[in-house]
Amino acid sequence: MTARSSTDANRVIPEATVARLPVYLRALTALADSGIRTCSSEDLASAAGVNSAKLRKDLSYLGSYGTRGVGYDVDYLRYQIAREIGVTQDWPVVIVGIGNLGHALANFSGFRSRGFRIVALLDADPELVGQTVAGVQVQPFDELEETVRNHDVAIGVIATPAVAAQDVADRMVAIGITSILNFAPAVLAVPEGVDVRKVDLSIELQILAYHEQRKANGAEPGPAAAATADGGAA
Amino acid sequence: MTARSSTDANRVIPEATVARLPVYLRALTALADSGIRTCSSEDLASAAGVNSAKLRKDLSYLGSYGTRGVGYDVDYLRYQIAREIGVTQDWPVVIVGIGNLGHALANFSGFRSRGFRIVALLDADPELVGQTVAGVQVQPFDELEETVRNHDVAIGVIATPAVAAQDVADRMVAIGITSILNFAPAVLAVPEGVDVRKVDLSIELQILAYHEQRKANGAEPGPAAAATADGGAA
DNA sequence: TAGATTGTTAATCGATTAACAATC
DNA sequence: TAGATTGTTAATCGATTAACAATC
Repeated sequence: MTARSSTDANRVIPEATVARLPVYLRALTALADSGIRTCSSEDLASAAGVNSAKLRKDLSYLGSYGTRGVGYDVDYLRYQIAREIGVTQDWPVVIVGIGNLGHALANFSGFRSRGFRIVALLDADPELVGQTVAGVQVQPFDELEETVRNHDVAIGVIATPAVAAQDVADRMVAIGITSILNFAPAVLAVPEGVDVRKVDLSIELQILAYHEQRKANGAEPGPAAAATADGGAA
Repeated sequence: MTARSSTDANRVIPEATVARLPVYLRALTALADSGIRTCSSEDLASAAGVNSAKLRKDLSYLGSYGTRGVGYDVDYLRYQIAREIGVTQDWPVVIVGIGNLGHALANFSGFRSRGFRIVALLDADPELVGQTVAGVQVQPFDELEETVRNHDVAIGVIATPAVAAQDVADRMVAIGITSILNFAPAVLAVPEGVDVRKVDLSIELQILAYHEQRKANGAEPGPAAAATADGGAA
């Protein structure tokens, strides 16, 4: 790799900003659906639950898509953000582990409209294989490699019990998947270059319990002021 | 309350640390389950997927529970962290919205062992009311207030469609719930003092898509440029 | 004691925010 | 033009990390 000026393609967007872009995208979609054509940073920020300075700062990493004195064109900004995130077309996704949670994920209706397409459901349990879930037949886990190759899958979702999660991740990584969304309550070890995001019910509840306990203890006088890490609600 | 020295009860623990305590707790439980009685910060950090400096810094906010030259007693540290989080006894929880996701949450087995107890499942759909899910009868949503009062519920889980989420949150807040875990893809407005945490499938996937797209574009040299669906929007 | 490992310090890095010049 | 609102600056705040003195 040689010298790279910060051309459009190589702008570095801070991770905290990346995590908020999907929120802005959703807020813009909601605005568009209610017939709004133009919005100010204040409007959009309040729909997204952040303050407007942060929103403008975030958008400034993408480029200059607003008009001073006027605001943003909702559809135009929505397209720019979708393009930046990479959801102007669908990403093929596989889900491994079709228990209660896998079922719920497979039935999640927002996949398609938000840039994703479930191409396969897999499970190691022969009882589940062959059943149809959300219109898709559950395949044996052993067909993972073939399926990933056939559909050019880059994103895998793990919804297995904790004990199976690392094995599933290893198989995913071996076949070339480089992004994993992990719902199993386990820490995954993956090589450099593989992104793992984790969704964990117990952890979220325990974080709430911590703050709840502090409120109960009267540690925080008055309003327990502690909007959550994630941004909470302004 | 007037002057407060930073006594044990009032130590301020950074939000980033609070979010990791449950991870440490789980790692310690795993170590204990495999018969390990003592561990170093290095051991625990690697089990939790963080570096040891961060772990020690985090633990230092709780107190001084290790022994220099030796490490940490697994059971003792586990108890101290559980106490700090507030999960040495169970918190009563209600789940509103018993669709696919609510079902999966109700059946989640880790609740009890991790400090939580589902006391009620509620749904506005008369078709669902009366059905038994995970051994609990689904109640009409209108019984929310009565149920929360009877069981002293402080934590509510929202698993409804997005359109209903704000109404549910308002009702929860009105009856005194001050911690909400929101699975609906909607930004909730709540008063100061109410903590909201958000779990959002599409957002997590979109964050992965962003990084995946950058890999596909060759923005990140090194591994992982291989198997991705050619992002197209290059 | 000598070796090991914690708890803490201080430097660095990244994220947030208010304020305002640029400009429609 | 006058009013409005963006995009950017700079100050502040919080989180991470390496290094090491304290101490078992």
